[in-house]
Amino acid sequence: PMSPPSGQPLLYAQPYAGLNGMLGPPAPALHHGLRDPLGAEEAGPHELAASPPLGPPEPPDDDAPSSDDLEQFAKQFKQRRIKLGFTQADVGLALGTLYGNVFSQTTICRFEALQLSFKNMCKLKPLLNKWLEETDSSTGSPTNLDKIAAQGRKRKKRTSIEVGVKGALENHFLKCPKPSAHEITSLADSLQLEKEVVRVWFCNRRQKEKRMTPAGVPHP
Amino acid sequence: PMSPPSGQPLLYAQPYAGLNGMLGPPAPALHHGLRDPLGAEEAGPHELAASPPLGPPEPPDDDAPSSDDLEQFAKQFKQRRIKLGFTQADVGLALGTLYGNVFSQTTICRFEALQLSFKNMCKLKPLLNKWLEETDSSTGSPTNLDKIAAQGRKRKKRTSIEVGVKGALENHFLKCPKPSAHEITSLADSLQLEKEVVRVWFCNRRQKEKRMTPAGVPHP
DNA sequence: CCATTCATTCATTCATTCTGC
DNA sequence: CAGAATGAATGAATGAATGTC
Repeated sequence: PMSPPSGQPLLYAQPYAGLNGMLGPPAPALHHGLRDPLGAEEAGPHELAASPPLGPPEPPDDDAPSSDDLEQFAKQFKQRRIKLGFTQADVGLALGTLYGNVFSQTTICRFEALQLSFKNMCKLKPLLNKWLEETDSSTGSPTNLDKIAAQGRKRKKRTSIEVGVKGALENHFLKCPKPSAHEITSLADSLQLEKEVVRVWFCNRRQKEKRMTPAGVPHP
Repeated sequence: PMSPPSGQPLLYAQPYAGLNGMLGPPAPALHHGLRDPLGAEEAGPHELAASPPLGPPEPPDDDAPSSDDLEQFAKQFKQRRIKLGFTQADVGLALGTLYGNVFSQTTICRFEALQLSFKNMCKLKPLLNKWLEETDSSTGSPTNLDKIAAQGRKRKKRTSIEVGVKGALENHFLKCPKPSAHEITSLADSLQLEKEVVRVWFCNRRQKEKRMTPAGVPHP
């Protein structure tokens, strides 16, 4: 049922295949796909804390999956995906043609590893579930994607942080996960890094802490 | 070339945002003539809070757009913006060079999400519409903008309110959205917050209630 | 190919600047 | 100050580029 692939084919550049080539005028960057639909029913109160384990007897709503539900689903999803012979990247693309929301390999990977916020997991689950059903019911429909290259905006050169420096940052984080601008500046200074890089590092580090599978903690 | 007419004396501080160099002009060299069908209008009529005073069945959406008009426009605007390869921030800036009114990423975001007052939406719509037309008709010729120097006024350090405290505030709001100065004081006292912070919080909370897409209400 | 890290864009929250009681 | 229009700062969602088997 439901087949609205008519949506605009969100396109992305995929540097993978042929390396050279790729000439042509720089096209618009086109970043985020439109995340709009937002099925959102959000009946529940507020997001439950970022504590996956120790979930007290939460009302086992259907709409709002529990951490366990999610974990289970993720695991199952991965198994079936592999069995069906799809890569994470495939799935991400397929979601695009199916529902108009493309996702990167990264995101699918994170989903399977529970490395997303609880809320984020809940949002993605239905989509992936749908794909799963649709895919293994219909006998191998070759989703064809017109991949159009698009890439334009300049992106800051990815800076690589030394292990030692990384350790230092990590240390600071443990003491103070939310340094002030001033602290950042001085830290950046002492570590020989751009202030911006340090700022972003802390942002990312904080996010990491909020995922369903937090910091260094292995799978429970 | 184009200098900001800058109607308002308004010169406040724009403390170096840190964005790396001017973002490259998106060079919309893309072809695209056909409007993407995607007709399928899924779901339906949202019940927006306020309906504009409306009489005629189908008003020419120029002077007095209806809530539906706005909603539709916002949606379409977002799609086309993305297709053209612009970010919300780009658009905000472009409005400045084009018509002398710069807007922040925040505002564009709010517009697309209908998170502005009805009146405010009506005001911005024509501007955005104009930008849209101008932009995808004129091939290329990316707007070049002049960096406006900023000067720094002291801005209060953004205080971060704990989730628990936030909940408390929210509770009070439900009981009494418009507390007296005295109530504010005592509340602030009991929550260990500056009185000013509490006052502002209530102001913002009230505004939130007045947007086209009100409070915590999800969208069907 | 899958996993992680640095980086960007979008969304929301606390603040500010008027206007005019 | 209340209200409205707006924004800087911050949080959340996502990805390109890398690292690793």
